[in-house]
Amino acid sequence: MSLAAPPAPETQATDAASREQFENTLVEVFSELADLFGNPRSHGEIYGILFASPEPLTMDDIAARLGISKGSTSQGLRALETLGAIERDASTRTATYAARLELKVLISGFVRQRLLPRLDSSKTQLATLKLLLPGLPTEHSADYQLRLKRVTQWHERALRFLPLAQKLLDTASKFPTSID
Amino acid sequence: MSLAAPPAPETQATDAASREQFENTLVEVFSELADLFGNPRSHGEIYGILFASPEPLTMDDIAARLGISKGSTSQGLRALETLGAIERDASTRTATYAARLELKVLISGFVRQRLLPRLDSSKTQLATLKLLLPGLPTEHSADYQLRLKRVTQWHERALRFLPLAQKLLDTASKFPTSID
DNA sequence: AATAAAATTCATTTTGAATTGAACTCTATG
DNA sequence: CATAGAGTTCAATTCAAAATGAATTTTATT
Repeated sequence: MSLAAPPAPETQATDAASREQFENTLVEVFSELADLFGNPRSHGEIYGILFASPEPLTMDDIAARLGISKGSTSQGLRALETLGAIERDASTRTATYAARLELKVLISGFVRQRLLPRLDSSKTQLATLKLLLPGLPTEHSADYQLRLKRVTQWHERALRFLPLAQKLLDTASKFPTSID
Repeated sequence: MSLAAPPAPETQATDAASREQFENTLVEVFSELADLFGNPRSHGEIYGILFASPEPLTMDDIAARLGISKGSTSQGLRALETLGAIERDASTRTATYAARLELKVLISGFVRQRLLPRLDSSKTQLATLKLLLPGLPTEHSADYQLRLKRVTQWHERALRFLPLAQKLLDTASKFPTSID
């Protein structure tokens, strides 16, 4: 509508729009990934915006860009840092954060922080079940044994599977590319 | 307090208490497992009570035992059936349900119903990202390329990993036991 | 076909997890 | 050591997902 020339060169406008869509899409992708494994979407969003950004970002950058509160951002960043998914650079007055791009760290973080503790508490629960076996109704005794055996097998298989899975999902190092 | 003899023999009381604790523990185990992967706890509970039960149960049995509504039970049973985790026997007037004890079915259900659809939609999103690359700020163009490449690698690796994981977690058939 | 029990549906309610934001603590620098 | 900005905390709030339960549909039996 205005007759005045646009304040910025054409290419800059295109760049900004593209960058925003690039960011939006990655925010969405990681938000959904977080949700898929029962993590808060905001954590995925924070990781996504960092993954999309060539430059490290400050906490305020992230909060502003995602439209979430400082409190949430602080908590999300800490969770992601504990997980090993991001890196904090505290050398400057205001800390900056960058995503670690390796799939490996997300997986091993999830395994260490969520899977292993659960598998540990299951171990105790399964021990309880074993003690109960003799007291269970005798007419189904063989069946109860079978059920306990099956759930115990699951448990063992999961424990054996984890290290292998982590290795399988981290084959990048074995097939380096020109960019790596 | 009462002088009257207990209405049931000692062994029966023990049996009932043990059975209840056996059920409670399995309900808890599967409730936590469901929660771990972002499923409603009640679905885990329903699977748990069925897993613990030598006899198939009716919808009302399950609702009463877990203290949840008929509506929730109906929906939970349908979700579990769709997942392939339980089997409905509709040959009688009142349908009964039994847990499938094989880990395999839970995993392949999860993969089919949750993972694959997400991976599919990511595919589209990644295609979008690729189109955006040329429009992104040129000073970081190499870095954007790297980031897109990394997330694409994750995607590919996840797709390649899934069939293998399902096989690895289903080694039961290869090591049959006397009970199998 | 009538009826009664079983099962499902879905608008409403509940619940619990995530988020907010104001108060607080920490830390670096003059 | 004072202070100003950065970062954290946590009680209160919000919100989305799950659960409820009454109304409805489906199914089996006479």
